[in-house]
Amino acid sequence: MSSDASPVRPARKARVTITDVARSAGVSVATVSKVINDRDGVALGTAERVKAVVSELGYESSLVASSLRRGRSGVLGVLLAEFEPFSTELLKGISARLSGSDYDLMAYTGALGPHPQDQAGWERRSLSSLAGTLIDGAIIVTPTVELPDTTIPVVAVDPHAGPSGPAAIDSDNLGGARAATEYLLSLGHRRIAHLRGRADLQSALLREQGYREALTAAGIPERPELIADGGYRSSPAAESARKLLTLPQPPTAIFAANDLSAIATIDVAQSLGLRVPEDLSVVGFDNVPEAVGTAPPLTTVAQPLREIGQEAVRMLLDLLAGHSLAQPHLHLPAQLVVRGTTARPADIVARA
Amino acid sequence: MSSDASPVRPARKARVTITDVARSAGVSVATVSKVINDRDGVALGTAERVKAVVSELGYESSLVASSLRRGRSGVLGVLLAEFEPFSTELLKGISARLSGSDYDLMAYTGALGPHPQDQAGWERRSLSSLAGTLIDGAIIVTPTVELPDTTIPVVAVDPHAGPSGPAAIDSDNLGGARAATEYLLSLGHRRIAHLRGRADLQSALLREQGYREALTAAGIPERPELIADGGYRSSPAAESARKLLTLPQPPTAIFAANDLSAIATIDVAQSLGLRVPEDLSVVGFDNVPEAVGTAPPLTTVAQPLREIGQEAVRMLLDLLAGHSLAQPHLHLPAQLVVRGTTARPADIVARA
DNA sequence: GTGAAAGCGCTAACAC
DNA sequence: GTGTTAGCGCTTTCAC
Repeated sequence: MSSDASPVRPARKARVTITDVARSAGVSVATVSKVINDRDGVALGTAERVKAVVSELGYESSLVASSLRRGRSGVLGVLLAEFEPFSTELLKGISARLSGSDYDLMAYTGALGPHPQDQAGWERRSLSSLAGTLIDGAIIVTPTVELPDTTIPVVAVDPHAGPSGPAAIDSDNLGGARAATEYLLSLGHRRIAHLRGRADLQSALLREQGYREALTAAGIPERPELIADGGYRSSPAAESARKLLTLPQPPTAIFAANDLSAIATIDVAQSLGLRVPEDLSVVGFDNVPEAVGTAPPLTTVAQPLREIGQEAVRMLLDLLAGHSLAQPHLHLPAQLVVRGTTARPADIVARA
Repeated sequence: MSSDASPVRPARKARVTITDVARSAGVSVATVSKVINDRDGVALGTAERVKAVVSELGYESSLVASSLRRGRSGVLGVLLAEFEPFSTELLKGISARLSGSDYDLMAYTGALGPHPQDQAGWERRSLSSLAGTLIDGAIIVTPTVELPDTTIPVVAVDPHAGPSGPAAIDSDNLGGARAATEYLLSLGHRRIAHLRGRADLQSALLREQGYREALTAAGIPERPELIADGGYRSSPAAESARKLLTLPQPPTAIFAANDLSAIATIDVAQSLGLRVPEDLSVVGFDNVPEAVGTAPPLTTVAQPLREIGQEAVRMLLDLLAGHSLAQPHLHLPAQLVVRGTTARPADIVARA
C-alpha cells in the first residue's frame, strides 16, 4: 500500500500486537483475546468491531506468546540433524498424516557447526529448549539412545534402541538386507559384495549383519575384500564401488546399503564399461521411491519411510491423547521389490 | 535413571525452568541468566556452581521464552504448504547453506484442513504468527503474490511475482520449457504433447508457455488435443497420459511438466506396450535429481532446487545483515540435460 | 557481584 | 459484558 516502501527492503513495521488492536478498537486486551479465541462473554457488536480492527491491521496472534502462556502450542516437532533424503522422505509421511489434524508441524534442525561437540547432544538440547513451550510432542530422528526425560511425548525413529527407552519405530533393516542377499543368492550369485552404510547408524550395522547372515546360511565364506564402506553417500560409495569392480575377481552382484550408494555403483559400473544389469547385478536399500520409478526398473529393498512417518505420528497422537502404546517398538517390513532386471551370474558369464 | 518410569509413557516431569536452577543453586534467576548467556559480572565460583546445577538438572533455556524477551530467536523459518518433493529438495539446499551458520532452521507447515479457506492465506497467517517472535527471517514457498508487510526479512521462492514485491527467486521455467521442446523438435518430432502442471502455479503456466512458444517458433500449429492436465501429480498425470497415448494419432514425444508426471507417463506407456524411449520420447522437468540417476538415463530439464535454496538463504542473510540486494529477483537457469536416450521420430516410425 | 523488578505478548481468573 | 490483574520463562536495566 505505502508507495515509498522499497520492494527490496520493505519497511519493517513493528509487529502488530494485541495491545494495538485493543487500543484501536477501544477495548481491553482481554476482550480482544476473547474474540480471537472465540470465547463467549463478548457482546456481538464488540466482537464485530474487534474483528474488523483485526483484519484491518492484519493482526495475527503470536504463536510464541500464546503458547508460552497456554502451556501448549498445537505444534508437533520433528527434530532432525539435517534435511537429507531419508529425513525428508519421512517428513512427507508425517506431513501427510498430520494434514487436516489439529496440529501444525515444525521440522527443526540446529545449526550444526563444524565442531563435533556441537553435534553431540543436539537432540537433548533441541528437545529441551523446545519441549513444553514450543512443541507439544516430538518425533526425533536420531541414532542416539539416550533421550532426556521430557515434558512431552516423544517417538524416536531409527534409534539404536533396545527394548527399553522411548517409543521407537524403524524399518526391518536386518530382514530386508537378508532378503536382498538371499535373492541374489537365489539367482546363483556367489561373489556378492556389500557397500556398507554409516558405521554410527544402527540401520547400517543391521544391513551388514543381514548380508552376512544370508551368506553364512548359504554356506558361503566371508570375503572381507568384498565389503567396502559407502557411508550412505555418493562419493565415498563411488570410490568403494570402483575398488570392488576393479578387483582381480570382481563381484557379480553388489548389495548397496542405500539408494545413493546403489546409484553411485551403477554410475561407476557404466564408466567402467559394465552394463547394469547385464554385466552386474545391483540391489540397494531404497530411501526415495521416485529414484526407482524410471525405466528399466531396478530391484530394490523398499523402505516404507512415508509409512514410518505416518506410524510415528499415530503413536505420537496416541501418547498425546494419554493412551499407552500397545506396540511401543515397531519394525516395519522393508520389502524386496523385484522389478525383473537383475541378471543371473550365468547370463553374465555367458556374455563375458 | 528413575527405574519406575515406564518406557512407553515416561513420567512427564515438569519442565526444568531457570527458577528451578536458581533455587537449587541458591542464587537469583538473574544470575543464572547471566551465567547461561556468558555475560560477565558473575563471580567465578558462582558461575561454576550454577553450571554444575544446570548440567545436573539438564536445564536448557526455553527458546520461546528467551526469544519473546529478546526480540530475536536466532532461527530462520521456511514456510511451506506441505512437505513434498519440490519443497524438500529446496530444504536440502537451505539446510546445507545454513549449517555452520549462527542460525537454526525451522520448516513450518500449518495443519491445512480440508476446507479451501484454511488454505487461503496460510502464508500470511503463519508468517504473522511466527514473525518477530519465533523467526528472525523467512523463506516462503508460495505462489501467492500478496505477502504481508512484515517485521522480518522475507525471500519468496516461486511466487507469481512481478518486478515489485518481496525478494524472490525461481527457476527459469520459461526458458527450460522452451529448451526441452526445442530439443524434441530438433530430433524431428512434430507431434509433441504437453502434460501441464498445476494451473495455480506460476511455474506450470510458464512451462506451458515455453512449450507453446517453441512450437510456434517452429511453425507448428497448436493442437489443443495434445495438451492435457497432469497437475504435477502421479495419478492425474497417468490418466492424461493414457488419453494422449490412445489418441487416433498419438504424439511421438511428450514434454511433462514435472518428474512425477514424466514417471507416470513412462509407466503408462509401458503398460500400453510402448517402450521408452524406443517408441516414445519423454522429457520432463525434474525436481528430484535422484529420480533420474538410474539407468538408462533420461533426458530432463534439471531445476537447480538446492541451489535455489542456497541462494534464497544468501539473500535472506544479506537482508538480515541490513544490506540491500543487488538482484532482488533471481531466475536460476533450468538446464536441459541430454542423457542420450531420447528417440528420434524416425526411429519410432521405422519400428512401427 | 548480585538480586529485585519490569516487561516481551498473550490468556485465564476473577472482579466489577 | 468488560476490564483488571497475575503470570507463563526469560533477559535486562538498575539499585544495592
